[in-house]
Amino acid sequence: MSRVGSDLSAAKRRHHAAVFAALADETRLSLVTTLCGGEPRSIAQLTGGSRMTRQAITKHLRVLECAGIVHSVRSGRESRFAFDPAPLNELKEYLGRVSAQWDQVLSRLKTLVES
Amino acid sequence: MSRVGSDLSAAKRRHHAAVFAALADETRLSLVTTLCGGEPRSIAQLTGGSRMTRQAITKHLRVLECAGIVHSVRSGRESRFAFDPAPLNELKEYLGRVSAQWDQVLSRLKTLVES
DNA sequence: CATATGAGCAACCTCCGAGTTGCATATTAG
DNA sequence: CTAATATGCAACTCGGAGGTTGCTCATATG
Repeated sequence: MSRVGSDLSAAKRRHHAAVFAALADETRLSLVTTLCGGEPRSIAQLTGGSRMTRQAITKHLRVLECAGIVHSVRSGRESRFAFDPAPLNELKEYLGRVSAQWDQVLSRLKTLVES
Repeated sequence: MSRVGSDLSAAKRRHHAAVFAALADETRLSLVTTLCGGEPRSIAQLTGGSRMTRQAITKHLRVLECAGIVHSVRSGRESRFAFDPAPLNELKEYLGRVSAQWDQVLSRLKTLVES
């Protein structure tokens, strides 16, 4: 593997790790589930039904926003958060590439055994 | 949403969050890339080419193993780690469901606008 | 047997993530 | 104007993740 290629894939790895980290929390997964299935919602709305503080939910929303999974629009005195599918689609593609590579390994192994 | 259904999905969320957390690290993503593209490798082999200690790599491998992404087989004095695609496929399906739900929301919105 | 190699275990340190509380600010409602 | 609502900001605690060092154990190898 070339030096440049290594650096590029390292940068991609860093980015993917960041998005994975944003999803590595039960509360944030719950927020994603809520937001991907409906209209944009305010922080107060998203806090309702949770046992956590509004500030805790706010922090989680900022983490999701930094990862690009969600974006917020200020509307009057409330800021509404909406889902953005792009980062999750990137992750899905990444997981697909990993699976595909593994399938190639398996098929090569099968060929070796059969030969 | 029923109480039981809520608990079930909460348990699934917990599990998904755990697997996401296992992928939320650059070093572990690198290990996954290495292992999904080749034969099982020993800890010493996986440590070579990294600036980290063997114990650090060992800890990362244990994290991946707890998430089911990797499994180890002791062979003589070395333990070989191999890739397991099942957990990543679960994540891929999960991300697919989220995207599908979002697409439904968009199409409903479009219908409303057109009507 | 003696030695080198691969790995496990435990203690320790540092830093960040998650959550809380308290207060300040802006906007809507009456 | 005044009060209530929605949010932002800062400081603090607490626990766990990531990493290291040092030692021990097991297994090849000469």
